[in-house]
Amino acid sequence: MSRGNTDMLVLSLINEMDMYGYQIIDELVKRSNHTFDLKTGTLYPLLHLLEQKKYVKSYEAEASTGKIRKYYQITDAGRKYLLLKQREWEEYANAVNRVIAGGVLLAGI
Amino acid sequence: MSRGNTDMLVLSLINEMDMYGYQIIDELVKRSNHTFDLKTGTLYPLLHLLEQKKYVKSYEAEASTGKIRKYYQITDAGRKYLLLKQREWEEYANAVNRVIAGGVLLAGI
DNA sequence: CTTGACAAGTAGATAATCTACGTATATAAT
DNA sequence: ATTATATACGTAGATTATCTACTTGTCAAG
Repeated sequence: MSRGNTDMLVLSLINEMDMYGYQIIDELVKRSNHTFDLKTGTLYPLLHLLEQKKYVKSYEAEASTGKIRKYYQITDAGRKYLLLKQREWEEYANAVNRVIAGGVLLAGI
Repeated sequence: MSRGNTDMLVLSLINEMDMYGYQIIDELVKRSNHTFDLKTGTLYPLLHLLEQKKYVKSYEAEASTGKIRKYYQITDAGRKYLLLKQREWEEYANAVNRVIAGGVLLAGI
């Protein structure tokens, strides 16, 4: 359904804590109750793009399992962009609700 | 930003009353306070698609200006589809909010 | 020693929307 | 009278986001 918010969702997560790719996908599935089931073919290119834009940076580190994972961390520019996108999302969601509630509102006069 | 909801927005409007193309664009701009500024290159192909799918039907009629306009009317199938999309939208919006509010919720414990 | 979960990645396809056109009429401005 | 602007309907091609499908590799369980 709706598109163009994936970067905001991903940035929201790594704004809370550094995460690696698969962790991001899992966390999105959990929090959204399977509404977001991001594919690796969507996530990895997106992460690379966000890194190019300097919204995130990555580093390799040992996970609790002892394996090397590629972690992503948000930058100051990323936080700024995230705030912007969250404000845009609010505006968009409100606009949608105004449109679909239009008839109800009119009927409610 | 978000995509894939245009059909729901358009159907929401013509569910309230029959409308012609330009009227739909205007009404969306008004209600959304310019968040939705649909282009004709988006709307007309979409209307034709909705008509193909039998969610709307069209007829020509004289507008109050005396000019012939092509009006679109929702069908029963269209209303059914609209309800489905509105439920999906609610689910999606809630999922987004759960993801972006995650940190706040955790911090609020 | 093979199967399945985890992990990172790329290539190509699909779909939604936009930009940029084209056409036509009516009205307002100069 | 001519020009610009708004209305109205439409199409073609480009762009972008996401998905499907694939590859490679590690580790654990059976």
